[in-house]
Amino acid sequence: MKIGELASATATKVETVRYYEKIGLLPPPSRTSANYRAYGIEHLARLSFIRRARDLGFTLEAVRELLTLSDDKAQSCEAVDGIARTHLDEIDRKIADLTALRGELDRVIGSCRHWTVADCKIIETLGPRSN
Amino acid sequence: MKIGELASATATKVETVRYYEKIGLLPPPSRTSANYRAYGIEHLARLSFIRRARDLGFTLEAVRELLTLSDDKAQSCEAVDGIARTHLDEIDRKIADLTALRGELDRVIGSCRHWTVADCKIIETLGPRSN
DNA sequence: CTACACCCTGTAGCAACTACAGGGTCAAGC
DNA sequence: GCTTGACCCTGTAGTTGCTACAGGGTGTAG
Repeated sequence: MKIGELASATATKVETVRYYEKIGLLPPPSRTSANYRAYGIEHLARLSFIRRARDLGFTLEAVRELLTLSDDKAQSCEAVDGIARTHLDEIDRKIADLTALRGELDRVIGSCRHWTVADCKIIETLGPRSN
Repeated sequence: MKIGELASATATKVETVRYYEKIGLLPPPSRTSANYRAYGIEHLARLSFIRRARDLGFTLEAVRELLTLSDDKAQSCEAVDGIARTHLDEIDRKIADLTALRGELDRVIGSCRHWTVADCKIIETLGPRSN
């Protein structure tokens, strides 16, 4: 498999595949005589793993840990569970933050009566506090 | 006002203040004889504006537009409203994405029975699809 | 007079890619 | 046999929004 095929099979850009190799997430494949990367199914599996973990919002560092853990089949999966739960907590925090933000922004927008900038409540809210 | 005072008055790091100046968000202040930046209240107002907009999640590019708009007091605030609403939509989209993600991750974690990595459902979910 | 806190410039680093520039390779079609 | 075009290679610089030095200068309190 050439890099373009691997990339399209995993909905990844070619540059990203090379990037994953550079940072050591994807092992360097063998090369053809023309120095093209030649991938096998094990690369496809690994890249699929990476992409799915990324889609679930894991950082590359977390993906790296998950990959290491997944290579040791006999180990308890407690650590895996831990990484996933930590990530879930982080997502919950982000959702909470964004929801609070949304509320505030909504309030700010709602206060605007669409006149001139001089009496725009949005600008006013952002401007220096009156207290 | 020296840069440290301005920074602490707006809960900003000194480096960030200098960064805002470098990218043209904050006008360069006058200097003391020792080449220290000397800020006035107009800088305090502008930096407060920037910080509050950032706290509401606006990008620096949006902040730049808002600042430009807020300088033209006679203008209709339609454009301001537009930027804010676009941003609100973006936040809504992010919340929706994160919520969907959260659901999927929760499902993945829930399926784990905490045995070994070999039969860990989390790893399995990330691994190559069986279809 | 000597610490120490503060200020200056300029550069490099973070995440996670993305986008070139400036080449080489290969298969199809004329 | 030669060109066209799609693909591949390496290496570097850009993105966002800061943050963290390195290597200096300044100002003030004890």
